[in-house]
Amino acid sequence: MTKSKTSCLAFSHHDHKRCQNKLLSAARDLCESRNLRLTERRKQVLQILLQSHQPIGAYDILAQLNQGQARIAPPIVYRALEFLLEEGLAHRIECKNAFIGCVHPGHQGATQFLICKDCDKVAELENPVSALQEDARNVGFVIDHSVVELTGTCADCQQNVG
Amino acid sequence: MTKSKTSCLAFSHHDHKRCQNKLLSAARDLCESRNLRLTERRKQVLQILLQSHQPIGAYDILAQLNQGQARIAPPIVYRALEFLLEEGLAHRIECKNAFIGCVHPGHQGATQFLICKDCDKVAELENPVSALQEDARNVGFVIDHSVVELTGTCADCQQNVG
DNA sequence: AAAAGTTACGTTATAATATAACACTATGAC
DNA sequence: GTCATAGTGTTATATTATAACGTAACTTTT
Repeated sequence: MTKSKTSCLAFSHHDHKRCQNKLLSAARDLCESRNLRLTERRKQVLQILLQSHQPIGAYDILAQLNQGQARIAPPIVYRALEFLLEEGLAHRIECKNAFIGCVHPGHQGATQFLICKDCDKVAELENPVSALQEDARNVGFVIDHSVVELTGTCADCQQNVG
Repeated sequence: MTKSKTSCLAFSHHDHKRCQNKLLSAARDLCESRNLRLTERRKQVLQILLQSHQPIGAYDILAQLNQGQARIAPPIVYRALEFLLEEGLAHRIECKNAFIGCVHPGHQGATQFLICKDCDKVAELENPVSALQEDARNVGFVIDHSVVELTGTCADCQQNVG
């Protein structure tokens, strides 16, 4: 039984530098094992996504890449994102048109996002769909891809407001 | 216990003209009871949304409104949509940046969408969140708004492909 | 290692979606 | 009728995303 609590990384206080490094090296491993190239660009974009547990828009990623003298255009970012999404190294948060690094790359299966509207952090819970799938099956519907995004207030932010 | 099957209107063969009329008059009643104005514009947009059980983009709505001699601009559509969304007369399908008429206006509570990628129809199931809510509660998260969009193939389209 | 094939990157232009800001009009309250 | 408010209309622009085409870098074959 996958226990949710252990997966709820974003809302847990943790050594984030270490978290980033772990996820980056997991991405490297995953690409190597699949014979895919984690190119410099892709790595750059992934690193930007992994800077925090808050989702970031494609144009904000672009702005970060262009902080130096570089003048890079949107398609480059979208293509790197496409790769990362396909390989399950990043997720798209539909209700924000934004992107976030995956915190358990390699685990297949559907993901449920908890989006705090106060701190903007997004937690990723695995395998939520069972009940939903059942409802769908009842009407003969076969699920291909699921978007589950729950917006609200995380435990920390509830305390901070009172 | 709300039974899903009865709510799964979009994938059921039905007299759609009657369906439209029923939903439009339900909207009228709801607005009257809440002391809100279902103005001509709002009604026009709602009628366009109710033409089918397929989601439609804001600019497609705009195009329909502009089919005659009218030259109307985006904000008009977005404002009507804002009203309809707020009152629960329409829903936004996040993964498509599109909108759909609500098939059970007045029922509060979260909604789960089944989106057929073949026929593009969207069915609306009520009250799906219980299991998800539990996972969220386990980590102290309080849900405010939920987006549950399951993309796949409806029963009809499975048959039609083989 | 040159040729050929493929994958990734770069650039320009533009499409598609959404909103800010401000003016005008209709409606309801008094 | 005047006033306040809610709704509509218009212009301009912001934000998000992709099409199309060319170049560079890796890989495979020879």
